[in-house]
Amino acid sequence: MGDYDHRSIEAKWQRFWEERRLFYAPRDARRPKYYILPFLPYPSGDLHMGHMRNYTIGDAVARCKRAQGFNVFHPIGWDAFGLPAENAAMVHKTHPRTWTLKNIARMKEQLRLFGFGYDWEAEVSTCEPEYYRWNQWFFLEMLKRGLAYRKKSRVNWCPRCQTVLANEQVVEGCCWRHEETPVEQRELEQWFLKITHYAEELLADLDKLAEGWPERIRLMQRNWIGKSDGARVQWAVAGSDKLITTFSTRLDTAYGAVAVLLAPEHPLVNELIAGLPGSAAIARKVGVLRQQTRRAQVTGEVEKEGIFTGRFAANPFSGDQVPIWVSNLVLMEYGTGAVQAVPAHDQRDFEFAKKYRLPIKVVIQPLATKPLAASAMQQAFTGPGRLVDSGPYTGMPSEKALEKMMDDLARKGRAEPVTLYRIKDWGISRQRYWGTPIPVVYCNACGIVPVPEEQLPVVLPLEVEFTGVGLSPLLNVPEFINTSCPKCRGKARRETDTMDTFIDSSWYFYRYLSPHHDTAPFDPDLVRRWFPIDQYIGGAEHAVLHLIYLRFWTKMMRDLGLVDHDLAVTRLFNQGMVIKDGAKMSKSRGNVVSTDEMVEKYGADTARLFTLFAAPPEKDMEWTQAGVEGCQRFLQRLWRVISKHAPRLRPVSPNPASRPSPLGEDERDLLRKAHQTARRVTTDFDSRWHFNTSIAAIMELVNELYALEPLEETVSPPVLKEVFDMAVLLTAPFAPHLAEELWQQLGHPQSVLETPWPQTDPELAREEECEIVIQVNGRVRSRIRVSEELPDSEVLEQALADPRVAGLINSQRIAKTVVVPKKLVNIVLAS
RNA sequence: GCGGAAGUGGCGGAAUUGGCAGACGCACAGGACUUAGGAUCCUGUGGCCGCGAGGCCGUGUGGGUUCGACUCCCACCUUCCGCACCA
Repeated sequence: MGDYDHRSIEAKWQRFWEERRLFYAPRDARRPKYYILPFLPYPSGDLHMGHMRNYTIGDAVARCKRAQGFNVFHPIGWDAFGLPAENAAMVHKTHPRTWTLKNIARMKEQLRLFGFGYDWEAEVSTCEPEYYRWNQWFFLEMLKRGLAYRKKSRVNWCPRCQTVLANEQVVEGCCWRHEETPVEQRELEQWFLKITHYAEELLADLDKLAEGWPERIRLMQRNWIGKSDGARVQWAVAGSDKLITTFSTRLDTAYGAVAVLLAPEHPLVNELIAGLPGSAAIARKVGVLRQQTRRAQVTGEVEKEGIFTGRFAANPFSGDQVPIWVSNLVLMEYGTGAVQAVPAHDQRDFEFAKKYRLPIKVVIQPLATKPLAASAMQQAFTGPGRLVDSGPYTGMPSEKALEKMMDDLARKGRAEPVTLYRIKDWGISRQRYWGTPIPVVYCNACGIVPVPEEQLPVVLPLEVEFTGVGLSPLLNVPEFINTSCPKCRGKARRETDTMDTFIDSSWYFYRYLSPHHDTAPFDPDLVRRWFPIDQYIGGAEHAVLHLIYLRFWTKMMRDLGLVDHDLAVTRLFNQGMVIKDGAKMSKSRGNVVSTDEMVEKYGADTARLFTLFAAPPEKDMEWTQAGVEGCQRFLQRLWRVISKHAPRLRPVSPNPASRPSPLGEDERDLLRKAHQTARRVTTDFDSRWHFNTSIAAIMELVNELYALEPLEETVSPPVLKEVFDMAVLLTAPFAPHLAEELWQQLGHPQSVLETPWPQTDPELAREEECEIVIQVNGRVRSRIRVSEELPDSEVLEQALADPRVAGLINSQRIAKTVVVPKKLVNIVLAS
């Protein structure tokens, strides 16, 4: 037996798997399918530990499912468009395409060296015209149905990316790629996808995902969609025919309104203050408020302030005239940009009222606690209660009043019920080069004209210059820009914005099934056969980005008649982060461990094993060198014990029929341990994915093998072979190369990949004896070993007869006894 | 502020349903083998007291339920994550 040499073993089996095409999933097989998928990686050029962890989890599950008889489809591809390629092009004087393809080649090699079992025949690169032409096709379909539209609006602009960002790509007022760079607001003409059309459905479906999606993600999405039921209410401006429309979810507090507040950007502001005494000063103040960035307002960098316009509006219920203020408390982007201010029952209004000495009018009294007095209030009361001082509604419970007041005002045509969502339509225009061209042209005569479907793809020109300054390089490509109008043949200009790359990743998993299909985005028969995806695996950072977009895309495709399902992903798994020295591994922190070095020095099997052993996969894991070495030690131990005995076991059949009868003691113990291990590992795969405990179980089995050495003396070859086979097959999802090598040493002609998952024999796994803990007054005082079958009464008898226990009981009266079968006896003494 | 997750030896973690707390690994200590050991194998290893048998304490803190609580209930503390003027 030679030493365990991970280099030669891993290379050997990687070649073997490739040559035999062992990871190809026959698309039309009759076996039950299992579609397992990692998030689409961005080809940054280096496989990092986060990727590695993601893929190790998926590959272990894929290999186990495969052994359990499933037709496993486990593809991967490349999120190949995106800004980093463009930045790299400027820095390294290369082309984004060259840079991207080189990175893909390198990362593919890295994946290969880890031995991940992907079906490479499904590979997709989103930067290929063959792929992105379908982005364009989808866009045109959406355009036809009004799901894509163009409008001028205030959008998020990242000065470093030099492009627009979707709301989902803004994190705490900053760019998701540049967390220190505040996002600016710009007024631009942009293309939008109408994700809000599906807001209600996307929200409702979260309940259907309760089984398979993490609670955390569903909650984040629920907040993001942000449904809110309320009413639009009209307030008549005194001395004018203007109406102000407010939005409120608490119409029941309307009698407590002491002001109407307008957002500084509200379109009526200028009109209202025009011509009033002091209007110049008011306008100046409004101007200051308008200058404040959204970020400054949200983070509290600027104070909440406001200014009285000098005008009044009539409360639609009471007719009371209340002052109209302009305040940065109110956001133009949400609701109607105008609100009723009810200091007694809204905390923000309360603080505003205190600051400007507005009255506080209590109109809801709590049911349980003592009545509120406006003068004594320290904060707003926002709970439900009974109405007071509210005209005809006085005395009603607030929930009921809300409905009644809504109805009454609606009947008068002064209010309408409305449901608002926080989610906004998805802005997809990017002023960048390396992305999918948006397939429209601008014609002076015809306006916006979609590129006809048969002219797709609109190919991204490769001959461009990267100056690094200004806007998209596409603006300097006249051959691309100048075109003729598909309608009137006249001169026209192409759209130079490209699509957000989150579009690429919204549907790639459909394309995997037929990556070269050229009459539709995918082959519908294959999609019917393989969808939904059984298991999706990736990090939580995409909770309200990719994971909400993909749900939208499936709905849209359903409405296009392309698929007949609502949900593309039934189960989602979020793996934890990889931590080193107490912080997330990242280049900027300088605590990155290179995956290449890991493979080179310790081997892919060791790296994979450690990744799964260090922590359960959903939790963050700490990467430690010592831990990696421990895992390598374990693989060496496994290697040594099996290699040592393998030569004489090669011809031996592990058939249960050839076991000696009766079994010797060591044989029984070993078989029991092996079958218990198989049961534990199988349970971990089938239920909770806690592979750290699976691996611990296999380690225990190996420890047992060492403890019984020399094995040849007390364990007959058929039994030893059976136990070794089991140990190897159970290890295979975690350390597949080593498993193949040992499997071959044990004389098996076929690959582990062609071998079914080991079956647990419950009879062999059964313990014959168990240890019973004997407690006296809840404290462990002794232990006895008894047969599993011994009835409770006899267990109790033996416990009472135990000398130590008997001594403790002495002559005291026994108040109570508890017997837990196979576990414990508790004797409670009367005190 | 709101919502979520978590808190167990020197460290990573285990305890599937209220029933032996600390599996497995790391680190450390002792031993065997050895010219040597940073290889391998074996043994030990939560804290305190005790020569020992053994005893006491111990799962963030304080209460509670129970024969019995890491596990269930109440209150609180800490950490991480997400959301945060959403009217």
